[in-house]
Amino acid sequence: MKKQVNPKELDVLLRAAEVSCAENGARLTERRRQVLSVLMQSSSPLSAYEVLDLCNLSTTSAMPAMSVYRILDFLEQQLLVHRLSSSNKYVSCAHIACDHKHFQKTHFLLCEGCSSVEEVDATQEASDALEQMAKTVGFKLTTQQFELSGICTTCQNSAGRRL
Amino acid sequence: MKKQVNPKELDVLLRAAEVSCAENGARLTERRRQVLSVLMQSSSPLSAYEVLDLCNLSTTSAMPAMSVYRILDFLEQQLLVHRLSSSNKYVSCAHIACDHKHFQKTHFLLCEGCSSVEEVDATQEASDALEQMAKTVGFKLTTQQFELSGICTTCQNSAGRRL
DNA sequence: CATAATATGATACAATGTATCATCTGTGTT
DNA sequence: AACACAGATGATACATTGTATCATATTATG
Repeated sequence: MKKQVNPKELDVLLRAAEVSCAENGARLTERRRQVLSVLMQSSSPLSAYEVLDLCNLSTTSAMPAMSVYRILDFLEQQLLVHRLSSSNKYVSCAHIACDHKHFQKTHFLLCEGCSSVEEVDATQEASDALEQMAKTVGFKLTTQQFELSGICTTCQNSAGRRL
Repeated sequence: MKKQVNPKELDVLLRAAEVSCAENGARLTERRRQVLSVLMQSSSPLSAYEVLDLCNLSTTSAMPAMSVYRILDFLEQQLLVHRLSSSNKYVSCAHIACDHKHFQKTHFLLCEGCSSVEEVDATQEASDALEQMAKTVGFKLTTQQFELSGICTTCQNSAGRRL
């Protein structure tokens, strides 16, 4: 499960993101940092308006909705956040502070119990099996991202009970 | 690729849908038939408002948006249409006229070229591989429906050219 | 400093989805 | 047939989500 970050970890992540942007000739501005920070501190995916509301809790100058959409697009391009198309929500990338480069296809496992997300690389077996299946009807797969629902370990162990 | 239906085939499908509803103690009313008919005649998924607009082309009495949403929910419950969460659009089920019962997990292959959809059963290999992958992080999969993007045969053969 | 490129603010609006209550329609019952 | 009931639809208003556009501010660069 995507774990909660403490202030120190958050700082490390944000610095890494800043460096990553710089490498692409882009800037991690204050607003962008604010949006990214909100996503990094959330254990579950957030909609654009959820991000907006959270941003506006911690600031004096209200951010317009337009900015959130623009910034989410930017962060997605920078591979700092991922958009989950099945729910139309956003999560921060799990590999910002490491040197991970998304060579493999990515699977997002979405917990139906607690809404947490787990970002994992596709196994070779899964990639092959899906590709093979598509091939039987003549499709050539292009998806690099898959979204699957399930129940995470924590929620399995607390079966029935509400967290 | 989901093929175009002619009026005769459409009629067969609609009758099968009617029977299917009756078996569940539900009715395929005129409005519901209208919505289902629109989806059956489309080779690509349609949004609720696209369905609405198409319905209102072929009728005198305009249908309210609310009805479309209600009817789409109904048809989905009856397993006559499927909702694609990645695009938030709807397709009619490929197995209305046959006795197929969705025992397997379903994969929807979405063509990025022509927007057509192919509905296929999951292979055992794909199901196993995905399940296994989820297991490595403690997830128990519940998804019964997967949505993958790719390029269909037709579009591969007309590579570059626009259809 | 001047200027161009980038980023953000602000306003208005478009598109999508829902809540609620009124009305209609079919079904069975007396 | 008259009635009552449940299911289905109509209609209105509204909430939410997303975009277009232009103005302003900020930053990099010569």
